[in-house]
Amino acid sequence: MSESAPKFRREPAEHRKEALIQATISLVAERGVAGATVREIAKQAEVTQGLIRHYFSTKEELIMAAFEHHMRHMTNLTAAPVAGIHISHKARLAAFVVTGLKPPVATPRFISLWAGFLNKVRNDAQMRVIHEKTYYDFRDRLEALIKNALIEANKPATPTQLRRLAIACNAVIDGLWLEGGALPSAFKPNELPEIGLASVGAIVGLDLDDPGDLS
Amino acid sequence: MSESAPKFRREPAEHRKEALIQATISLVAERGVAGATVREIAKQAEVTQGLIRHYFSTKEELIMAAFEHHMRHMTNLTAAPVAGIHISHKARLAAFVVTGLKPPVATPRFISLWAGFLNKVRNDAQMRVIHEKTYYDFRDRLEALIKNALIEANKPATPTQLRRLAIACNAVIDGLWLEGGALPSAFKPNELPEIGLASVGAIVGLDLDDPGDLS
DNA sequence: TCTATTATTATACAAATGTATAATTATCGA
DNA sequence: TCGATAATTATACATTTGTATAATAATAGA
Repeated sequence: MSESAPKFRREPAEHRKEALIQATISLVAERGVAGATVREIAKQAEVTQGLIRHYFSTKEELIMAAFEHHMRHMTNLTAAPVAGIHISHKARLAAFVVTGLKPPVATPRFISLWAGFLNKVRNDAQMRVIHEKTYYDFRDRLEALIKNALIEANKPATPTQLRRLAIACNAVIDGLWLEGGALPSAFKPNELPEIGLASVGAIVGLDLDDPGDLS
Repeated sequence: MSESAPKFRREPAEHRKEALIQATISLVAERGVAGATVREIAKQAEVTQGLIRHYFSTKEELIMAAFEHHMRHMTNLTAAPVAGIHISHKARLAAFVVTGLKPPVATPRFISLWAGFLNKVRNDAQMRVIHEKTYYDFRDRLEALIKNALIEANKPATPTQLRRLAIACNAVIDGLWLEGGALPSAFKPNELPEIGLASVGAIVGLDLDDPGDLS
């Protein structure tokens, strides 16, 4: 018995940061911002609380990192399925809408996370920057999809029109996402994606239910 | 100098409750849920902190009362302008949309409040009940407006269609409200109400920009 | 193998928070 | 005018919180 089990392991810095960020996200989602204390975060990440300060000089810094991480994750979840594959632009737009209104994006968990973080956006300039960036990124992607779908249908729109269509469609998606996540019991399965397709279709003037021409 | 100035005044219970609720709302709006501590609430309401427990047996009870109060207030703000007055049903629907997308409803303050409270909805059954009630109340009013406007235009819809239209229009309004309140700088003056009218109009199949027939 | 580095744990601390209880005092009715 | 009631203040207390510092030990490199 000359050798005793090591009391801890040194992990690569990025692993630990990632674990702490994931723990933070998990706690904000499940117990709200108030539940995300340094001690609970450390417990969830399976480290002692002192280690947090080794990687993040303050708790706010960790919260911000988690916010940024989650927002990027969410945009990727929605945008990824429509990138790369070779389908019509209309089908791309439809896929984008549907993806944002199904799990895992449209879930109580994501709503909680978003509401928890948003609460801090008001009083923190850096949080506001992240929020702003995420918003424009999402809306710009949507605008590009709409633009291409309209050109494809031989109904091109002016920049001003496109801007307004993107704002409106973004609102429909956000609103349905919110309703579904905040009160899941109020909707039937698949109802939200269906309503999303019909509404975005009505706004931009395309029939998104029609699968259309797959190239 | 036999008489000294009274050290405090006894107020009617409802006044004090109202003051405490208003103080809570104000703090949640401006400093987030974390800023709404019993001491700050008491200071804002100009009482000492012990008094809070005299009217609310726990802090959660006060928060809930504030949530309910604010939600009722918000629904009233949106619904009141369209009640009573004698205009066409289409104009009523249009007014409802516009009111929800202008100050004081569509403001950063209201978004902060809403996000702050929503954060507690996830883990508190009573908060969930209030949220649910408010949501259905708002959506039902909207559905009634849509129904009447469609009948008026000789385009009656089935209950299933109406339900979906109400969900979709509610989403547009909520989404635009959210976008505008969370990032006011991203929109031009009046842009949100205009987009709201155009989008809701496109979804239900009515031209809401047209003032229509005033009865 | 040994040493320096630093990741990690362990402990401490002051401030803030919700709640509880005791002490005052404004105010109403007799 | 005076005593009873309860609205209000004053004080206390145990917990929790974020942060800071000291102690330990895993691990890479010489």
